[in-house]
Amino acid sequence: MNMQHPVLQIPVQEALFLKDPTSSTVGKSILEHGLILLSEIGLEDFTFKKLAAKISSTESTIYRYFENKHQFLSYLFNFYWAWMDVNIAFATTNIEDPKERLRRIIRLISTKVSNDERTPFIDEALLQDVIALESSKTFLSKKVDEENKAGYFLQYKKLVDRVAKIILEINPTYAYPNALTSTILESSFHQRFFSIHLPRLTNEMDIDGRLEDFLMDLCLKTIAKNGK
Amino acid sequence: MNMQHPVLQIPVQEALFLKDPTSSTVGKSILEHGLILLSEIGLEDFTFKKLAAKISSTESTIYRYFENKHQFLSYLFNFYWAWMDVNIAFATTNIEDPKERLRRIIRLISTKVSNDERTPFIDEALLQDVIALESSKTFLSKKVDEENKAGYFLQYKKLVDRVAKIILEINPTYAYPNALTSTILESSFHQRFFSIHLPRLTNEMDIDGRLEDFLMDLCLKTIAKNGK
DNA sequence: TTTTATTAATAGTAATACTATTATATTTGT
DNA sequence: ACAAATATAATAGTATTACTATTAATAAAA
Repeated sequence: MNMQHPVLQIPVQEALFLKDPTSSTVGKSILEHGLILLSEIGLEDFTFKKLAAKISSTESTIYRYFENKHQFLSYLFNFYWAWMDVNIAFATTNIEDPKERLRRIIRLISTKVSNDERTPFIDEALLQDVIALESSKTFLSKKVDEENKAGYFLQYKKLVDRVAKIILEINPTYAYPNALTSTILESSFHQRFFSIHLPRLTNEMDIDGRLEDFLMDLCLKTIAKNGK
Repeated sequence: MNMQHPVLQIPVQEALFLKDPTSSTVGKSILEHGLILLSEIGLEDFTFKKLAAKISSTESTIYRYFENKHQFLSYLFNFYWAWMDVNIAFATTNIEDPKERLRRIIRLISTKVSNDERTPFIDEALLQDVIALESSKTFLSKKVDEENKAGYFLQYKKLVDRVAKIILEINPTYAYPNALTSTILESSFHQRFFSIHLPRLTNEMDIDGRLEDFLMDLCLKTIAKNGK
């Protein structure tokens, strides 16, 4: 094994698995190839049976790690935001100006990521694509309250709080920092998706820097102090 | 039958059904009780078998009207936006000021609707709840290109274009009118949902007028001419 | 080394998402 | 008015999905 890169451990809530997939070889294989399969065929067509075939294992083995595919998706959802949180923390430490911190965060969420070599078995480039397409499905369900209570969305809520606080640093009187943050995060995924598949719903976000510009402009103007 | 109200015919693309559900009694029953069932149990648990039992009919009868539940949802999605389009047209005709037209549109999309008596078998209050929860699922799928080609999203795209044009009237130099519009439309659903189920992701949008204020403020500041 | 615990494979089941076939109305031409 | 054609619905299926219970194999602890 190549040990040039330090390993980055991303902690994921216990509520999001039955058995920790990072604790065994099959578990890691489920994560790695589950992500690949998900990116290939999408959540609707994704089944544990197909994944089992891909990793030469059985359905019941996968069921020992995850209750169902929804929990598997939620695991990846949390992994993504936990990983993003690490990146954001790194990109914003020692930066005094809150506007600059916000700018860096928006850059991070609006730029295509590439695989982080420090996380084995998870390809972040694939993960970003999967989350962009599927993340809304994690919370848009009748089970949202139950899952929220179990901690399914902790990581996402944490991040929204973090960004909202920066917004309040820039303008302590702005009334909707959390709403603005979640709007921007959701929009970053959807606009990119629209740009590829439903271009009439957006304005060319495929070109480098345009999505960042759209979101940054939206955000800064909205929280500017010089009122309506 | 009570004939006090004129009937409002909402046209829905032929691509969105196999047989026009408004053309028969069972068809109308499928629409009416399908919407109710969907609002009760959500798309994941919704099956044609359960709906058939509810309307004392059979699965295969429903399959004669809709290919699958996804197409049924898309039918409702289109119905909702077509209905909203009628309301928007009505609310904005003869209004000179584009800012006032935009304000009225944002009011419409951010206010809880009540049942429109002019549309039989569709309860708009229920429909709005269902669309808020499920609408993202209509386009966030691997089949989006195929469905887009078939015309699944025409009504939504039409509406986004309409609002984008108003934004350009207010500020012809704003670069992202379509992106801003779709961001606001998506956000109006999600913020309301967050307010009820994931309050940390928003800021109290349940109170009357707050969602409207958030979106209106966001929109007007973003497109204001007096630059960044 | 035997017992205990952990883990995976086999073999199921109930429900889901459909489809093909048959039966029953309804419409239409003569 | 009546047979022929057509439209519509009900019955009865099948393949797949989403699981679960049981058994077998392996590893760890006493």
